[in-house]
Amino acid sequence: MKLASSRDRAPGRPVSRQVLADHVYEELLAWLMDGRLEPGAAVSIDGTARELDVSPTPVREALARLEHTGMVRRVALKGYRVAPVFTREDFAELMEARLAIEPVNARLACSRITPEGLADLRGAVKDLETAPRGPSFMEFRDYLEADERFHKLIAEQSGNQFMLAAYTALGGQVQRFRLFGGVGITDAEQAIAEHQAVLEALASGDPEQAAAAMADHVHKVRARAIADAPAD
Amino acid sequence: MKLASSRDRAPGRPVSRQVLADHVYEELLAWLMDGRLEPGAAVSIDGTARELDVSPTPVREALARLEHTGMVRRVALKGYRVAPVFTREDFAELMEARLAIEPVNARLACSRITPEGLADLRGAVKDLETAPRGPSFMEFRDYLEADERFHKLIAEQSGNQFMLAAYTALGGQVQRFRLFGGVGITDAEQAIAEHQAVLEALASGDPEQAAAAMADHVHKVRARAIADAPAD
DNA sequence: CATAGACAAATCCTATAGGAATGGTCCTTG
DNA sequence: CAAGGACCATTCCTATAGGATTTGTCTATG
Repeated sequence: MKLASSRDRAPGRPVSRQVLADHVYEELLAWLMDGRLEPGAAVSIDGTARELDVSPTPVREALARLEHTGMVRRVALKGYRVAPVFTREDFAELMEARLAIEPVNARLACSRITPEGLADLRGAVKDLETAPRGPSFMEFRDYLEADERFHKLIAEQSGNQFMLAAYTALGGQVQRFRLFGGVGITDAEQAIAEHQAVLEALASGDPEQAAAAMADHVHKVRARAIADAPAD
Repeated sequence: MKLASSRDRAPGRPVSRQVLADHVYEELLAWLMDGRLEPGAAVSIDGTARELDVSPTPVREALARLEHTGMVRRVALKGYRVAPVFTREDFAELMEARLAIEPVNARLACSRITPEGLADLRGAVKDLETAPRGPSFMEFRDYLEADERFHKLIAEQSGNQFMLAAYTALGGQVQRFRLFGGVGITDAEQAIAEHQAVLEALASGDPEQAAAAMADHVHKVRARAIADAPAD
């Protein structure tokens, strides 16, 4: 694979305000979300550099950033590995944390939401409805992306940079939730209905109702996942 | 300044499982917390490398990690700068986020706290009582360190890795709170009493009481800071 | 005097090279 | 056959060098 370097761009074109490390970061993130990098797999710095046809330096910088998201772990002098699969306990902890953070985001967002913000949320829900939901990951990738986007939009529109940071600290982990047991999407209809309920609560302008709708959604996601999860 | 390199260690000594980038990270963090790097100041990669007598490569990796904590910001092709000072709005947002997260941490920690954990917390409160509280930053550095340690211990003992991650996402920012207006420590007696109240609630074993004590503490910190803050 | 352009220094960004550590394999030895 | 040590390939880690970009200054011009 060959990433676009800032060196070989046409002289007249506007300067790409992105450096190679940013491209590498995005590419690795895509690999992680695509499942191309499986949990526990080693991520070689030199190997990735060869794969992407760049030098190890930007790869090293990109991995240093990824480490802080929890998607990869680093052991000094041994390299980076993709974070291991979720256990049942990990999942329970994640849902506990989401319950603490996301309803607050919904409440804050409700009192300052703009028509544009509502439109974005509606778009995310619409994408959720129309996204294909096949059995393999590539087939419900768009579904998960729309789901993640919905929740992130609410965090952004809370207007609180720290709540967004707190959500983001979970957000990278939320992606890994798909690995929990490897179950597919079996609850799409119910999840979509819950998202619509959150959306309507936000549109209604009642902060407490928005918080309650979000809490209800997270509660039900947890309950369904526990029911679906394979036994240990 | 000369950092200890893995190269010039005695052959017999146990291997230092830390690489240069880790030392640079710790050193930069100390600079930030010491106030040696002021908000808005540029952090030159090459300059820092010369200062620490290392090559720019580990400095680059350390800064990439620091960026994710919010302590420094990066602009492509322009370098890193220390994050700007807190505004009144930033502070209000931070307290809002702490109110969402820290009482939950206290509640979770309460139901699973160990005697060792309680002892650690008692130690932090004791350090808080005995720390000097002079007007300049160096003189109340230990006080702030003990304060931060108390809250971080509770986050750790929540037993929830994601709540800890969420708190940490704020934690780096909490340090910057000291820059808010540059006011010194004027509320030590009250703050210590509130910490003791949280400690006693945790020791009592009543999760809701622990959450309430923590919420009360954060509320009062906010109220006092707003009262102390200089006018815009 | 104000403004635009050119030059120079500092800095960032990437590539390359080599030392150092790790992990696995093979061989030797009890 | 099992256990321990040596060797080698792979990979990480750091230093160095040079191209690319930004920024400040200086000069010339309207």
